[in-house]
Amino acid sequence: MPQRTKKAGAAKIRSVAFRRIRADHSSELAEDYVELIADLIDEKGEARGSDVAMRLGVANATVVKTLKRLQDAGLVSQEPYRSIFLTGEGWKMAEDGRRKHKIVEAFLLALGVSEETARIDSEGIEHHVSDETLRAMARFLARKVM
Amino acid sequence: MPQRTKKAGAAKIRSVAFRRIRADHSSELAEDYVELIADLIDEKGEARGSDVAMRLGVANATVVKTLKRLQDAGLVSQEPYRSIFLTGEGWKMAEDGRRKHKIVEAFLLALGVSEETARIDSEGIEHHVSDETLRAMARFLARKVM
DNA sequence: CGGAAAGTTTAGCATTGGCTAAACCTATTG
DNA sequence: CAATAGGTTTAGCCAATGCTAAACTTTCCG
Ligand SMILES: [Mn+2]
Ligand SMILES: [Mn+2]
Ligand SMILES: [Mn+2]
Ligand SMILES: [Mn+2]
Repeated sequence: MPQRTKKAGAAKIRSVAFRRIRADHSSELAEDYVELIADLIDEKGEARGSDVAMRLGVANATVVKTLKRLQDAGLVSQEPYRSIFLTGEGWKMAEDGRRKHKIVEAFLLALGVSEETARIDSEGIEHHVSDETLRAMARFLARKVM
Repeated sequence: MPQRTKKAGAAKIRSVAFRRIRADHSSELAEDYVELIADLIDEKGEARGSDVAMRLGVANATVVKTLKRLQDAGLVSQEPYRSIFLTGEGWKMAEDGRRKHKIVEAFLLALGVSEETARIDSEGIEHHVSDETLRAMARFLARKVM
């Protein structure tokens, strides 16, 4: 049954994109948390759970629960009632995220959208941009400058 | 305490982006389902749950459960053991999704990424692109053609 | 320094979106 | 036309991410 095999093969190839998206989603929240924590530490000297909750627009309790998962994942460390720290791995993820985020946001601005839209859209798009697309965006920015 | 009020206000403004992302995520799955169902109907004349499962790369049981939610949301209709139909609202969402998806994919190609990357990245990016950004992408494409 | 106010965590609940295994229909075929 | 093979649904589990209300610490002030 070559017909059937060919069809199943094509469907499997298509499913690659959706599998990637599901993987992206499972790392997305962690990326936003560590980036936000890094920003708070740089801006204010420390990151408190309630600041994170405020900026994300979620309840305090949600942040507490998520931080526990991130702690298990080795990205952050925290004592109860104390502020949040990033591990080495956490800092690395935050830096990578910031770099990517900046490129995507600058790219959208260069494309001609408003600052507000660039800020909002880049917050979601950043997590679904492959290295190849990121390079293409950086190339576009470089060309634009000339 | 004007200081404190100002800070809270700034944080709330920032939270807009994250709220938008959470909203995008909750509609994302529905958009992909109806678009996929529309494609299957156009390609093969009917959409079966198992085809949807195959293309998404998830188990059959997951599709059954999700279709129930989409039915409650008024997007699809289905009898047990029969193929899937889109409601009027479902077709509208599918058409809107296809239009948006095509623009994003064509845009990535025009930016210079490979076909495979354009296909994969656009599947995720499409759900986080505002109307304003979509218009900017369309403008870029139009300019590129000249 | 002892309480009260403010800030933080815990408890408990709901929804979404995955999975496997078992039960259930449909359709083919002998 | 009856048995069975194959496709579909149900049952029941799990993890992630959100919420509110209650309990618990810390901080600050009189
Ligand atoms: Mn980011
Ligand atoms: Mn983000
Ligand atoms: Mn799409
Ligand atoms: Mn998609």
